[in-house]
Amino acid sequence: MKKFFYITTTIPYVNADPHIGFAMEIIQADFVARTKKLQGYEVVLNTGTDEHGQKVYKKALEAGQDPQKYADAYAEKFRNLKLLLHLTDDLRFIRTTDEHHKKAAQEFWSKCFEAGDIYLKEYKVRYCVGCELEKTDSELVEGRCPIHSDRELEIIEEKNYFFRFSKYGPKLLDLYEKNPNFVVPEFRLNEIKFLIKEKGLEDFSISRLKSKMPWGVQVPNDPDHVMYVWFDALINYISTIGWPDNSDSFLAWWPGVQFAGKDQVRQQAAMWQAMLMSVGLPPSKKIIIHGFINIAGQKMSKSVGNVVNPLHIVDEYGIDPLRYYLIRETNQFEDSDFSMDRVKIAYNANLANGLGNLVSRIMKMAQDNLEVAPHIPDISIPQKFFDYVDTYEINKAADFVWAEIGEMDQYIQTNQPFKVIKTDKALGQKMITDLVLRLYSVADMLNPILPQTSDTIKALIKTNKSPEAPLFLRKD
RNA sequence: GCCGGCGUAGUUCAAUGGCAGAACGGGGGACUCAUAAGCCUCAAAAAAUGGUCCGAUUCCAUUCGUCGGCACCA
Repeated sequence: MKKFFYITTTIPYVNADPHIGFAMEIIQADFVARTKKLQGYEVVLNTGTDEHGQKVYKKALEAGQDPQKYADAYAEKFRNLKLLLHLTDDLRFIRTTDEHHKKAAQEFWSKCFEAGDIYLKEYKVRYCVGCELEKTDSELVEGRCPIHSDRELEIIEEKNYFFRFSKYGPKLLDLYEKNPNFVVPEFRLNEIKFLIKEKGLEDFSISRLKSKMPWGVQVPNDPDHVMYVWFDALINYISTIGWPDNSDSFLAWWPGVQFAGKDQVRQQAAMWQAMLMSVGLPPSKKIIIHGFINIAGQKMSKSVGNVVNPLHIVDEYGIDPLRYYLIRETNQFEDSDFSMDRVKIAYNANLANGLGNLVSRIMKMAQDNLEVAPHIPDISIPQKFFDYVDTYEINKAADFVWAEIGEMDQYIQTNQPFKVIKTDKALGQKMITDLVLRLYSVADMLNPILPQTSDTIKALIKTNKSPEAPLFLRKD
């Protein structure tokens, strides 16, 4: 009997290069996916690109490019992350401009429409002539555009399609009530509960006039409108696994676990769930909300110019050290401060001095004192490790592995197999063999964290060789 | 402004109504299988004020600080 596990990231918008925050999201999801694989699940890890909407359209025009071409270039950058971050082979990559996605979005729309949840409504937008942009409430200061506060905003009336979100408040609360861990961590669920209970839900606009902004998925049966970008974007979570055409695939994988940033709580935990209810599909399995990465206490932003490209860390340290840092050294649920100095300190302490050195000291003893590589029995990873992953405590799962590394260092110091071997060869060999096998089990657990290193260690053990060069050279 | 969280060693975190734990970083030591690594050891902390209690870091209140949420940003 096959077991299926589906996990997805949010799909990034294609108006900037991949930054370290997204690298964290995809690598943590990759960690979970790989761990599930070790437990014998069939796995799909989904990611991709969100490509429609005003910003892409505008940027493409500015660059004098066709929007599709503009999006193509960015999509390639995100697709390349599979190799650059060493993501699992079970990765799927969806683009919201893929034909099957667009068809799925239209089918989804039609079903919502049939359910009576989509209707046309007069909609007032405020337009700043100075910016030549529509302005939302949150962008205004005292009812005026902060950049052009001397000018009055124009009010433009237009018809938009709306989704009957207001109808789903009670059903959403019921979903949360029945699944207290639906959103992890708990305080994020509380935020959304509070919002529904105290403020209520308003229907939201899900279309744009094509005459103003044509870069979107065509609304079925209305040539004048395209879908508002995130309505179509959310549907990627199910179009990627075959909905609606391939129902065998869809039924096998859905519902799945979703990773998302803290700015995504409402969209993922409420809007998307209401959309699924409208179409009669089961809700997501779980929504895991991570914090952001700050730079020296400051938010990462283009305008500040402090955006960190994860590939710089890869260039300086390698893929595995980046993965290590993002899996173990960031706070999963709160914001984490990032600096190259922190990377260096963590790298030296735990990869060079910790893991790398341990591999050298054990494998040197093995190479010099064991005639052949020990027979590797079926290794079982301690259940505790998987338990942490099941509760999405990724930091703790990694801590568990490093506790093991610390214990082995201590064991060597206390029992001194390197001395015992000189006086009692049989006993010394037994001790070293035990260490090698224990190291193999560590390598097994390292597979989801440091896939390349895990393979390297296993190869050393199987050939009974100490590493020719340090696995992780100390950085000074 | 409203709602909620948090404020513990230099840093990142933990536990607890009864002498506050870890990791990293810093000082010192003995060793040598190892990447000047590892091991042992030392120094190092409860924002402030008041209250409840035999006793509070832990509970309550206030102040200060800080972070998050308060919808069309994708």
